[in-house]
Amino acid sequence: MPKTTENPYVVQPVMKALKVLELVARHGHEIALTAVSKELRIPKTTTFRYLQTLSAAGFLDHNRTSDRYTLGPQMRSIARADASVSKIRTLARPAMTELMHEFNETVNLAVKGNGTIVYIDLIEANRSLRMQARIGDSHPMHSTALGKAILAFLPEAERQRQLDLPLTERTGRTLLEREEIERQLRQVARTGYATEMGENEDGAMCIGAPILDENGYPVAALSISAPLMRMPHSLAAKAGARLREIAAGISAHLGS
Amino acid sequence: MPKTTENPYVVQPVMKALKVLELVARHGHEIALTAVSKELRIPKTTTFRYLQTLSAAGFLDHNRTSDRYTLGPQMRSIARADASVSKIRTLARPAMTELMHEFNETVNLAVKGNGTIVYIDLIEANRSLRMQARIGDSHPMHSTALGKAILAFLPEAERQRQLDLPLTERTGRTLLEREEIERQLRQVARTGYATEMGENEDGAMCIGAPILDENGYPVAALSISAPLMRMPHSLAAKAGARLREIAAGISAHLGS
DNA sequence: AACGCGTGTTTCGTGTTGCGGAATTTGATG
DNA sequence: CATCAAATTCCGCAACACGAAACACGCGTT
Repeated sequence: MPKTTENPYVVQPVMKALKVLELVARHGHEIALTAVSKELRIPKTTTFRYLQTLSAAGFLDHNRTSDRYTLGPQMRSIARADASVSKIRTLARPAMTELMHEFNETVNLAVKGNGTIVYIDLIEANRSLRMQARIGDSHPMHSTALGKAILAFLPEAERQRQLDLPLTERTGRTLLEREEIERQLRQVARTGYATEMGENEDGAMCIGAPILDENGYPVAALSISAPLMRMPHSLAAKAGARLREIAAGISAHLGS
Repeated sequence: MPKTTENPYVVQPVMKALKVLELVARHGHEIALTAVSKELRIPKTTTFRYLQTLSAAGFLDHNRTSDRYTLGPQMRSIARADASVSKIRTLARPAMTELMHEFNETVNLAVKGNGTIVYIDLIEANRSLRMQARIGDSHPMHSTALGKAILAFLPEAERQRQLDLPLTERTGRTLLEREEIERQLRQVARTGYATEMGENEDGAMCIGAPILDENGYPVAALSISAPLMRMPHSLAAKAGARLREIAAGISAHLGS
């Protein structure tokens, strides 16, 4: 068998299944088992199993009436999510650098995950004591300025669903009462930015504003975070206004 | 093991590798081996192998300096191709039906593959004797009106590369001489549509016009095909003009 | 209806090869 | 240089993926 040039760690079933996935995807139209099998020179039985597996995982779609396979929803959903994230990231980058220089504090970018926010970019101020978050981290929505900014602009039904979930207590200051949270969210909706004071991490605060897609849906949020002692109220208000402005600019560019 | 409810045909290595792919893709940012392993409760060694395999296949990208994994080019390329194809298909559908009724002949839609054209949609006239093509079929560029329409609008360098490849002879009439082909392509570029007479299949002819993306690149082509005897010159000229017009309309919509 | 062809599906015995614990290397960090 | 966590490599075992062949099914054909 021609296994000469290869990385010894590739597991063949996976590799071959990926070839099947690629073939089906690139075919641009429904394709049948036998065609795949012939094209890739993989025995029918094996091809059958791969197609079943890929379909079960949602990467392919099995049309039962024509017994043919197409690209599945999983693939499209991943691609869409990725495109959206990378678009937001590239769009936000320059503004984030600018913000960081303006306030000399760490600037964070996060997208809405499922019940959480996920950091997708962050620019640290060199004078930061230690970083609060790392790219890729998930934090709860209700305990972060990023999350509160998103929550405040979510459609009513979805916001209620979020708040129905158990709320984890990150610090002694984390808001846990429904009443209080909703009161704050109404204020966030009015002012256009959210504030969080030691609710997510002791000694740290954060100010965030939402980034909205073309339909006004909050897909992401931008924030500035700093040690509590370094951010007096007056400065916080100024930062909030600036964040709101810049986030709005990014939102506007998202529809292009 | 919870293998109760499941399809007996799913092959686990593939399934688990797909879970890894999904996790990495949805993470929205570089992620390390250990994190994936912990999250999915798959032993490090195994996870490592999957990540290697997925990277080797181009579905993931392995950043060697940070030893982290991201979504790879393969994934993006497939998604892009799929989005483009389905956009063209939905955009073209209504016009194709209209054309079919207008001329009462089969209407074809194909995208540019690698050295070939691939049929992605087709609407048959009920009086058609037999169909020439099936969705998903690949045909050579130089022997079809669809291919010639695309070739004529390709950037010079890419067209030359195409024509340097060996040209297969589909019928006795298939054009094989470089000179003659290039002469025809110049004419296609002038008139805006291509004609083919029994060069791809005996007794059948075809008229095609290119669909251009926002950069003027020919990503697809639209055609009408008919038995040679049923399409006199005068009608062919009329069909060509109509195709050019309709294809131009679709091209215009592609940039939206 | 009976046939044959080309599909997709199922079965089953074999031995390949994927698995994962543990050992080793690498590379950041102080 | 020491330390630690993370990524690689090693290796023996048996799980389980493989694929030939048998089966089932839906067609078009005579």
